[in-house]
Amino acid sequence: MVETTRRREIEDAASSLFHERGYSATSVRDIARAVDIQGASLYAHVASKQDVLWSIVEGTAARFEVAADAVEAADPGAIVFGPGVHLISLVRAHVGVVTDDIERASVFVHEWRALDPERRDDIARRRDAYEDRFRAAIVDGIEAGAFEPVDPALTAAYLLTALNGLVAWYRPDGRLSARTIADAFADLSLRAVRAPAGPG
Amino acid sequence: MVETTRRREIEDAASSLFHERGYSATSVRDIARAVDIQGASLYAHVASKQDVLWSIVEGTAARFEVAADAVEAADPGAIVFGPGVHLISLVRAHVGVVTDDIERASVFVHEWRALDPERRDDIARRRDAYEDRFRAAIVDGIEAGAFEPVDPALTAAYLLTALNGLVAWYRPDGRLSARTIADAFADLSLRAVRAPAGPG
DNA sequence: CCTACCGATCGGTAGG
DNA sequence: CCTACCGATCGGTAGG
Repeated sequence: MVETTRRREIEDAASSLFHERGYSATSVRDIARAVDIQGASLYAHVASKQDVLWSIVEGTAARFEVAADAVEAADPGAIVFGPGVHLISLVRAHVGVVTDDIERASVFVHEWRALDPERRDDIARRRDAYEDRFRAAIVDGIEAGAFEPVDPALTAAYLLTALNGLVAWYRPDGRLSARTIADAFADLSLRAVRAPAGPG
Repeated sequence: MVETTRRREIEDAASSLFHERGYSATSVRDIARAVDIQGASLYAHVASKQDVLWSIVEGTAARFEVAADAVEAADPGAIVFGPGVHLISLVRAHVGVVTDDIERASVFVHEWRALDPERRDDIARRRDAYEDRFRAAIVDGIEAGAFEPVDPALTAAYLLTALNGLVAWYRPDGRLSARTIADAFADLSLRAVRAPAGPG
């Protein structure tokens, strides 16, 4: 299906432009130019500029959810190795989704506010549900005595924005590999909440 | 000077709108409407829309710098109480500037990319110099054996974006006071880098 | 601070 | 996927 390829190209170009200048500052003609067609011709492939943004944001939201689902499916780890492992797995999964496609991740993080009200609400709810997985991991850790008695909501927000900050500086060909960053972010995040080892 | 008051009103209104919808999605007419004048009348007070953005971003950059300067002026603390105290002071100063005026802080964090090239470069340099204070505090801590041997650049980026994430959810009348948040962020940030206490 | 107005550009449609 | 075109809105200026 040729349509699918073209559509993909358009979303790639749009992701790149939205990442660089933002949704509002990117015109339909800018996107068209990037895929070498006339501005009006874009509408043979997409319903609207909003439609393109939605595809990018929704697809990325789904990727975050799938990655976190996979962590939860490997849940036994949390029981055998403790809540710290669960939080670390969530952190690694999140970093993986971001480094896997920073442009789309960046658009997801920064441009979801440009969505029209209903879609925006949909994403807001899903972000909250996603953040809730982090809150739950933190609560589990506290109850197990493995974590400091931090405020779960504040701490989840702190950690998630630290992870999301990656979209501002990660480059696939940069000094630090995705793996190195995932390791470092996991260490920083776990230490931020972990209680000192008790006696014995 | 009446001009100064009106100018202030315009910048307040613009900060609020840029914070909510972003610079590109805010029109000159939107700003004018918020201060109850005609769109074109705005130009009796400001040179351009860019000019308003620049005032907000530059003023906020200066507030961050002044706050960090004050921390450095109280430098003896770092010598007497150790590098951990210095990092904590930087974190507290940063959180203070953000909570003091989230709208402007939010515009600083998110909209500096909308600046024209020269001004954008100016802010990029100043952000880097500011981040360098965090990197230096981390390096000092590592050298003193008080911190884990983390990557200073990656860690400074991690911590600063965690702090900046505050602009997305802080509300002056919210559940958590600025003081509570500063305490919690200082604890999380210090634990993220601190080495476990050695024997003795 | 207003009215009147400018050229440029916006997202999108019609009709092929 | 193109040409031709739409009404709306953009940032900004002129002249008072």
